[in-house]
Amino acid sequence: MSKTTNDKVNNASPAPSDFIREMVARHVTEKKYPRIHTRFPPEPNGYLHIGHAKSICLNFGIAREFGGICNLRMDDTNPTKEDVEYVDSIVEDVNWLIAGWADDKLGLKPKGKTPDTIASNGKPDFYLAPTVGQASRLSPSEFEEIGDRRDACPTLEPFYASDYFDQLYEYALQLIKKGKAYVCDLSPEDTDKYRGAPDRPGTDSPFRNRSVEENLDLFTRMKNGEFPDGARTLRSKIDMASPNIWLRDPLLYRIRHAEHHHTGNKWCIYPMYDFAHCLSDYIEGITHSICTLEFEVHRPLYDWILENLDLPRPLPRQYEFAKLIPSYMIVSKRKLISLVNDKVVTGWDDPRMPTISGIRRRGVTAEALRNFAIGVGVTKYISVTDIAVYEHAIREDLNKRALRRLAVLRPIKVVISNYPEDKSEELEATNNPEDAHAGTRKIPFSRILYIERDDFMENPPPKYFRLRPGGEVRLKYAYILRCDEVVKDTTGAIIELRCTADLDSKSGGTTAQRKVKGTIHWVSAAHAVDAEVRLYDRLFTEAEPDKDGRDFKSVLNPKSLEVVTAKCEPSLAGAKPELRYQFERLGYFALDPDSTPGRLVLNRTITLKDTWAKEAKQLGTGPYTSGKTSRTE
RNA sequence: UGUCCGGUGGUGUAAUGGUAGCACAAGGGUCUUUGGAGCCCUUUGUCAUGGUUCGAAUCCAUGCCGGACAGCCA
Repeated sequence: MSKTTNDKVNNASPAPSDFIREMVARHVTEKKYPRIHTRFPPEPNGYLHIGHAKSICLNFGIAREFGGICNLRMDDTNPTKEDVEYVDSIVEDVNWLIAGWADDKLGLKPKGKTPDTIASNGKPDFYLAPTVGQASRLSPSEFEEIGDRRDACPTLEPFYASDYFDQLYEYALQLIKKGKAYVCDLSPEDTDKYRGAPDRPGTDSPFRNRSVEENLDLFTRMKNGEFPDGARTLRSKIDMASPNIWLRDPLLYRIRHAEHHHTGNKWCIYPMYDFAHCLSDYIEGITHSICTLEFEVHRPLYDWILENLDLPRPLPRQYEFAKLIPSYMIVSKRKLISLVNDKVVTGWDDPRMPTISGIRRRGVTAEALRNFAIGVGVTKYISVTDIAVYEHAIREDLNKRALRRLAVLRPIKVVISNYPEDKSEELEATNNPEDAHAGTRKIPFSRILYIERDDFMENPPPKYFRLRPGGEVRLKYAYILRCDEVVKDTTGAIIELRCTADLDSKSGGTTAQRKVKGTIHWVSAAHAVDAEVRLYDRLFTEAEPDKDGRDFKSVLNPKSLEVVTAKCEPSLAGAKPELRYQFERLGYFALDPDSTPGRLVLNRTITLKDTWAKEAKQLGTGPYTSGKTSRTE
């Protein structure tokens, strides 16, 4: 969150290079367009996820690298699936992700503004200019606290494809007048039959050769609401025998008597994606329309519509790349929505969700997410990205910024027999060894402590460097401790450890230099602050949850969330939502919005790398969960 | 059996006719008052077969394998 960190990522990282950027660079050299203009066009029918993060970083990244603009646009042409809740979340998530990085490239528009009509040879030509860089009034940390930035910019809003319904209707009329579109009365079932199959040509619709006048009349009446849903469609007239199915007279408009979240009840006909998207791009002056691979076969249609409208300005072109698929995650809106609806998770922003809001709540910073989304590269090869790459990006980022704190997740009581009962002292501790400017703090020490249950074993395996009967460990920032006696209850469970401290061994003491193999964390019992700590782990136990059509819910990780009451050093009582914490030897943690002044709730973003867990696994010495991970592998 | 798009270590990604590199992962070492971080080292790759060329991951051909496309979804 520091300026230096941002600068490093913004300026010191080599500019990404990929086949799309190479193309854009060529176009810049050729001066093909007055400026580079991309767009991020989600449909507001779900929350943005990590796959969208890649698309956002690509589109906004290109804008910032080539001095361009990236419009945020709601691709909202299907009223039955969309909702303002999703619009709001999309705006919030995009703003969070690009804050301090590319928010000065964000193209928005004045609220309520629709395209201007530009006279051109008697034919309609429409253009809607962006307002740029107005959303960057909040710093990333301010943004984390405030959230929805629409409130901060009351006069601006994203672009909406639905704002172009008037213009799209005009364009449809043009196509009809040119004999390139017709109203078809075929039922949905018959439309399917007439379309043929990938290896079998389709057949012409019996309504294909209606007169222009009849088409105009019927289309007007469709618009006026004279026909029920599904009764008629407007179709382009291309080629029912085309080897490309998307050129077999694809539908342009369908009838839907439904209220739209943005246009209300003004329309009962709605444009299809293929018709709306290319023309929305054109209206906004988009130069590079970047989408995922599944739209590759639609590109000839994208071009056909634009080219058959004889548009006067330079046409946008579509480029496709392979979407991001991280292992141990699912990135399908349909499947994510079902996790929410089935209450497998607590909501779209459940910290286990691969949604941007879930990732944010988990404690991952925007910078870390961007570094990952950019680092995976851009190709046309469909692949699964190892989640380890994502986790590495998170650790790399958090290691630099997290404040170190001592906290005990699963406490066991330790009594230091030779430490006076009424004594306590303040020990100095480093806030962040990676950042000298982070300073130090004081931690109270006293006779009764808590240490981690996993940091003591009665009969430890080889290479166990922690506390054992008769053995010694270093208490971080404090004394060397020896375990004298193990106190158990009637069931044999360990309830307390009686220990002796080497009272000359703390920093600066005469025996401070003594070498002890292990160092463990601790918290003074009398001074400890309780916190609810939510230990999150991967949501799935399989790298590809939906591989080969498997039910992804059959491979849910039963241990994806464990809640414990942790004992924390007192300074954690003042934990701040915009800061990140490392509980030493355990992992990275962030304050959850569920926290209240009297009740701390922290989320484990990710564990530290745990070489002991790996070692124990190799030793085959049983389930020595280090307390750092509950991962099922 | 149609059209389009792809195949580089375990994974992801560079090399754009000229020494196959980087990152993650894995393994080893070093350091350490975090078994964290850092530092050092190592293993593993051009789908196949032909062709063009002084020289091919790159160009050509054929084959093999994978993916997308038959919503009035986007």
